[in-house]
Amino acid sequence: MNTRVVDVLVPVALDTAYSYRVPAGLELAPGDLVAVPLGARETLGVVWAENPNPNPRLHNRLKDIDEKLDVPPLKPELRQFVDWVSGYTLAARGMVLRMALRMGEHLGPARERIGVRLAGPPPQRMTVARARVLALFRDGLTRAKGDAAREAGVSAGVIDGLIDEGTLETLVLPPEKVARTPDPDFAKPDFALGQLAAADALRTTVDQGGYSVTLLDGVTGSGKTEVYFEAVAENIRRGHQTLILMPEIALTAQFLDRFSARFGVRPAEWHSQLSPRTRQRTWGAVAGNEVPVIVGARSALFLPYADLGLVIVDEEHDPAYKQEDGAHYHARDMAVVRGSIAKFPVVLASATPSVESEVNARRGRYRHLHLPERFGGAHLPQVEAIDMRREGPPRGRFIAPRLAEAVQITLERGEQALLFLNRRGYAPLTLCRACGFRLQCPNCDAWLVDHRFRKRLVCHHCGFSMPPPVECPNCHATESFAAVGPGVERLEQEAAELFPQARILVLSSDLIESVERLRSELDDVAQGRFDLVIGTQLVAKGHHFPKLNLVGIVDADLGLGNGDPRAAERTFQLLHQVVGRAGREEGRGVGYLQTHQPEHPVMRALISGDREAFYKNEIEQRERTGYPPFGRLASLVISANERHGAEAYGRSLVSHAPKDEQVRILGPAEAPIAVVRGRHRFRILVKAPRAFDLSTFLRDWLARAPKPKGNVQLAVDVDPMSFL
DNA sequence: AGCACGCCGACT
DNA sequence: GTCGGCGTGCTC
Repeated sequence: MNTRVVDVLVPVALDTAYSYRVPAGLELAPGDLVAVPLGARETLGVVWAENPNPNPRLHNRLKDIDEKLDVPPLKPELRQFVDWVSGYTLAARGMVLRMALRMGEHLGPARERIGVRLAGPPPQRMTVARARVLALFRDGLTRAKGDAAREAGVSAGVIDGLIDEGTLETLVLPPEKVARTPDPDFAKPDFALGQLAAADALRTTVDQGGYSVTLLDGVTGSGKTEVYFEAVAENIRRGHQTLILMPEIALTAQFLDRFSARFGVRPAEWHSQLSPRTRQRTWGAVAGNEVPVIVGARSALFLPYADLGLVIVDEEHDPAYKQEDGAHYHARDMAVVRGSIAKFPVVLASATPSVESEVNARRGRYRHLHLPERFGGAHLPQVEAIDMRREGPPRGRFIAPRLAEAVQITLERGEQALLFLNRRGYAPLTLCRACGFRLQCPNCDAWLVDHRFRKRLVCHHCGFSMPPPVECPNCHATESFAAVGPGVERLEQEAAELFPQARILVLSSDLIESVERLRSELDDVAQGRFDLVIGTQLVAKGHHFPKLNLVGIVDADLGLGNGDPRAAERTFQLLHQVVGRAGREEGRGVGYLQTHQPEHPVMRALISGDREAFYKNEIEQRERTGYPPFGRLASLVISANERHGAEAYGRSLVSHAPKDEQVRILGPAEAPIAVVRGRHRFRILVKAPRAFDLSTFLRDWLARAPKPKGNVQLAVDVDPMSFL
């Protein structure tokens, strides 16, 4: 009799599923999680397909499946999603599966929670502590042991004593629920007219079900979140699961509060900082349909939902959605794919949609919902340019007189001001005045950034740091170093001199000790305990500061000049978001842009408040140059320990490229940051028309080209977002 | 991704 | 003489 054989995909860097024999008596179906032997070890795997005629070359080398795991099987839609993502991004299928199985595999059984409750007569010897415990338990409730001790204000020993006496008894508590069920009708919001229409439209979309993509487009303060909460509420009523994707989950405490204000409970969370135990429980609860709503970072897209019915992508334009290490994928795009595979609606929300989504909406591929106004009568800030060529600050200073004056007036009125500079540290470059030597990272092609708070010079690419040297390593001059350019720390120094009476707070990711600390600092700002905030892009995220009325962008040109095709879009989105921090409640806010190019389309759009002008110009330009979304890009980054090795492999790759009229292959060219962590990098850029199947082209190409050897590595990025 | 195998340098 | 560095290749 023939033994049954199935193909099992294992979460390792393999693209093909391996065949295993099914032992007699083992019930198996595609999607089941199994333990299989792989080489010298045993690993987790997923039955991917039935294999009626296994490869004869493997005849007697087939191994048996060890066991089937007691976990819900992966649904066909998730398996199809894994195949699709792998096919599109060229990441090994096993590595994509790995993302779906990141659930704390190798943990023992969960620790039992022990509860106690009243069971017998009072103890022989009564004490004050024991009396307190008895008083607590008079209600007849069962409590976790630790909770009981804490609530009664006694030590755990007192509880144990009462258990020994037979007054209390122990029992095993059911594991704590990952999430309670949100109440879709807990707190219905009061909507203005424009919001009501959008909320209704979303409710209908969810009610009808099926695949659709909606771009929900509304400026900061327009009540976007509350509007898409109505879609979530409808999806809860219909009994399906909802995923709300966030760009950076660790910083969204305010969002979780808003969620519980609307739905009465906190949602479940999914992000990289979960403890292994929580991760495992959440994974299981999502698969077991016990989690109605989950708020997660991009990796939450790969969870094994029992019944996913809606995905919201909040701040869909945010670059953090692009995963750049390991598998390269864009969570917003993959959310749309997941929706189309499993046939449910996807909502993309943003105040400054990505050009990709904007074009899709304009061409009718996505539905477009507009929330044009600020809620509660607040106005968008008025934005002015400060032309640094004409009215810049004196040498060595970075705040122009007109901005300083505006800040001064704001502070005198008892309002808050924000100075935005997207640069950490004190100064981005330190050079020797005597010989011109620049302090550079030994591992990277980058300057060392002076961090004075930490008293170190730091490389922002590899993390290298050193104390500031006493003398110039080149000419041995002492006290010859000059800081060039500003970082937020230097800005603070200048602000402290200009506004000696102001209470100043610097917010920068490298100064953050913990999420709680950041949260309390943001709260301090909201409560008015600081007058002037100086921050990096950390302050751009959705925190609400009611007394903030002035925003000064210290270097509006910072993100523009680097040759990145998305530089204009990113700068517009970031600056729009930052300027939008001003004046959300009382009076009209003001924004100042310090720029050397006030005529630049990005600056003009920000100043006139004309978003449309920006999109029109940017879309025209992309269309003319064939950049996304009017053409497709892929980047191949080659890295090696020696420059020559990287370049030689790059050339060899290009020489093996298939001939295709529609494809342009540029490079290999040295990457803009040529050396990172001691690795020399070259880049090949592939350009193709919009409808071209770039993934297949790349796969054919790599199949016929030589494999990278030795320390040479190749990373493929389809639809790259970063060009460094 | 892991893990073993294999081939060259400093140590119990 | 062995321990261990990490380059190479394989895993049904």
